[in-house]
Amino acid sequence: MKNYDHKKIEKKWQNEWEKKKIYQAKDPSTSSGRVAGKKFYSLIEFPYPSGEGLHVGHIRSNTAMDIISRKRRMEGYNVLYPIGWDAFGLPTENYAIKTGKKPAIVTKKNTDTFRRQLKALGYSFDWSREINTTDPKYYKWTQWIFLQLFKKGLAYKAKSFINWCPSCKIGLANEEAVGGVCDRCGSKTEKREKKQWMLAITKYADRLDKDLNLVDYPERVKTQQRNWIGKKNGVSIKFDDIEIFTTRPETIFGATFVVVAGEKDKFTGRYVTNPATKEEIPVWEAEYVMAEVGTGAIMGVPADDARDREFAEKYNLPIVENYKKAGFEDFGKKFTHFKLRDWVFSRQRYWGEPIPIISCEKCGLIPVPEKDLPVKLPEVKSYKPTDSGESPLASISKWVNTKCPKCKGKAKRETDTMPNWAGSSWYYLRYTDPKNSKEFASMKNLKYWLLGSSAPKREPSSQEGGVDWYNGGMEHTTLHLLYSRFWHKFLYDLKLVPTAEPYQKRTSHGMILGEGGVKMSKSVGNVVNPDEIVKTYGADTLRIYEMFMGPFEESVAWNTESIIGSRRFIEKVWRIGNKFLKQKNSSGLTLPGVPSGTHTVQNSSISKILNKTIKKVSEDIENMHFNTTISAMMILTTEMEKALEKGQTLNPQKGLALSIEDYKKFLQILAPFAPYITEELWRMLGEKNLIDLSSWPKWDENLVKDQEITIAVQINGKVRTEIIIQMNEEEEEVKKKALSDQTVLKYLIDGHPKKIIYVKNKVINILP
RNA sequence: GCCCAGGUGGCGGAAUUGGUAGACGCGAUAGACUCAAAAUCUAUUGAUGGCAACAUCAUGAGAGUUCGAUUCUCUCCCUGGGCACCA
Repeated sequence: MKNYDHKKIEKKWQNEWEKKKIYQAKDPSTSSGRVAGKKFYSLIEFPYPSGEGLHVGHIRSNTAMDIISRKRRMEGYNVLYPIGWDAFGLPTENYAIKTGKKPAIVTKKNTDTFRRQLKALGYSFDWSREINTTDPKYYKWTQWIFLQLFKKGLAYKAKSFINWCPSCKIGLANEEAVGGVCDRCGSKTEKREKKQWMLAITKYADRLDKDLNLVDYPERVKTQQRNWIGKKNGVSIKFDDIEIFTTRPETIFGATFVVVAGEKDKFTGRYVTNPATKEEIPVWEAEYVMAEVGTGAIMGVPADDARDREFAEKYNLPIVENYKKAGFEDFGKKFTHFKLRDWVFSRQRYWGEPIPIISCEKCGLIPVPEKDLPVKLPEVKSYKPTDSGESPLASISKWVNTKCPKCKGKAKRETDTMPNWAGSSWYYLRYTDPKNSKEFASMKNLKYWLLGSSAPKREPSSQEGGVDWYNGGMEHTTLHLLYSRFWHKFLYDLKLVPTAEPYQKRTSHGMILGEGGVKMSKSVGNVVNPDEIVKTYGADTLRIYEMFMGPFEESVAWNTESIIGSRRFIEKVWRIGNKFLKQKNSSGLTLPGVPSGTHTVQNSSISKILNKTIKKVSEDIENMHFNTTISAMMILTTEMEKALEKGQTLNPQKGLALSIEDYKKFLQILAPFAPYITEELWRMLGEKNLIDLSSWPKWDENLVKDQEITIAVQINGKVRTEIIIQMNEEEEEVKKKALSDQTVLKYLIDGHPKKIIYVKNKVINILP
């Protein structure tokens, strides 16, 4: 038996798919604004094209969504499964600093590698819509959206303390400097005062919190976003000129002191009046009260709050028990505190979108006119940022010095660039209309892809919709996912997008760890190169392996030794297909020549297992239970091969154990997982069209149900034997069967059990 | 400290409206084929005892509810992730 030659076959079908363009999504036509059939927009987080090439973690997410996309196509959907590059960012720039190579050239090289690797894996991306955030035609619109934010006052420059990383020489967003540590390099960050561009995401805090009710996200994602936004309902109360914030205003009669934010614990020497008790109480400063939370001041209720009590005991402040309870708003007014801060949006770096603002001494900050967009990144000699905290762009005086668009006087360009989160905040919109030069995407296409197949009828005010299914990493929950929701809502308010939320359904894959369960990293040297796996085992094997290795949403350790199991499965599928061919040749039968749908075929044991498997695969894919799906298909192949061994294949008179029709149905449900081998076998068995263009098989409910079933017989709750019964057999009959069983008789003392519990079609428990 | 997700063989993991724990895969052991190896196939593979039939124990620990608990309740331990003098 010739082994499966994955190299030859994979190349062949890659070419064929590319030639036939079968994965290109159809936009609504100009005339009707409609495309026949239902649409489906599936999305993965577009990769950052790093110099290391594709990571096995990318493959996990991409393969999962590829399986779903391929299944949807076979179910008759017009599927959009796009790909692009989130190519601005620090690693490329650092590489440029080290080697002097232009970031654009490095990016080109890296995207070429990624593209080759992704194509090798057989993903059904619509490559005609490929986008790149560093392409001026793309970032023109990133800048354009920024200008809209600026015009609405949501982008502003403010002097503020920022998280400064002394190693990267860059200001970081709060989200990137959690715990005072730089997200990128792990260095301790410093607080530096600097004028920064900020985006007023806090203006959307309440809606970002509330609208989580509109979307289908995993609970852990929603919880994490809610915690990050940190909405807290309370009351602000004036103690003379000091306004305090509390979530427990009913305890105000117990307040015996006030604490305002400070560096060290100390009495300020002043007293204020408690509006409830009318008593004079002391004002303290303390570290444990933070300026940025609430109003930066609290009332101390030592009788009710453990931390206040500790403070009171330490400084001998009075503690009253048994005080009167107040109503919620008796002494103050409702005040909602959000933990979320505005988004620090500028970076002192080269490799990012220039911020399209011109600073004029007379006119102030003036937006670059839209007709002058994009503001292109100029060529620069050195990519190194300076210690003074200025972007390398600041050194190009020819570029920096310009005319004020308003007064035509001397003016300077903004030299800070945008963070890498900018381009990714709206990229899913661009995919719907990637070549549009007049707008970031046409409303017609946005409506079609975001609202659904009946969309053209609906008004843009409709709130429902978004990308149908978006899979990505948990690490983006409080970054990209939150940022893009904010941008989307802003565009929604401008009536530029048709939905209130960007993504209808979000799922998250678990991380792939290195062997032994440690994180994969270059320094540990445990990074797996997908190219080598594809070369040795083939793309189908790698896809199957990554889907089989564990539950999709949980992290799992890589194990090269285990890949062979997935390869063996592929080989088995290949062997079975080749046995059909052999029999075809020796028997002279033409394929497909076996009468399908005959009684014998329908009732064979393989048909039963097949129909059960179709059902399981169809349902489990929707829940992303890929591991159990593959397990079921493995069992089916083992059974099919056994049936073939018995030599009953192609003789209809003898009652078919495995018909070629059944085998083809199996190929169809395997196709989304292993597109190459199934395409090849499909063609070999006489099909003229591509397997991807065939219809997803349906299961026969009658064949899924068993007539005879085996149930466990327990004595005192312990399984002692099992009996075969008819499905839904009468309880009395089952009891009779169980009580006449040899093993059961052994346990019965006098033949009269105390009690019998029968759970229909499942178990019978006898208490002797 | 708080919130979320977990803890099952040598390993990755199946199984939950409470109903045969360990599916499927890896690894391991033995055998078939082969000059040999690889590949493939077959059998065995949670632990203990037994030639065997079989029995006992076993899903982080301990208790509870139940005819019956990996699944439900309580207490505790551990791992991963998130938040944190948060008023």
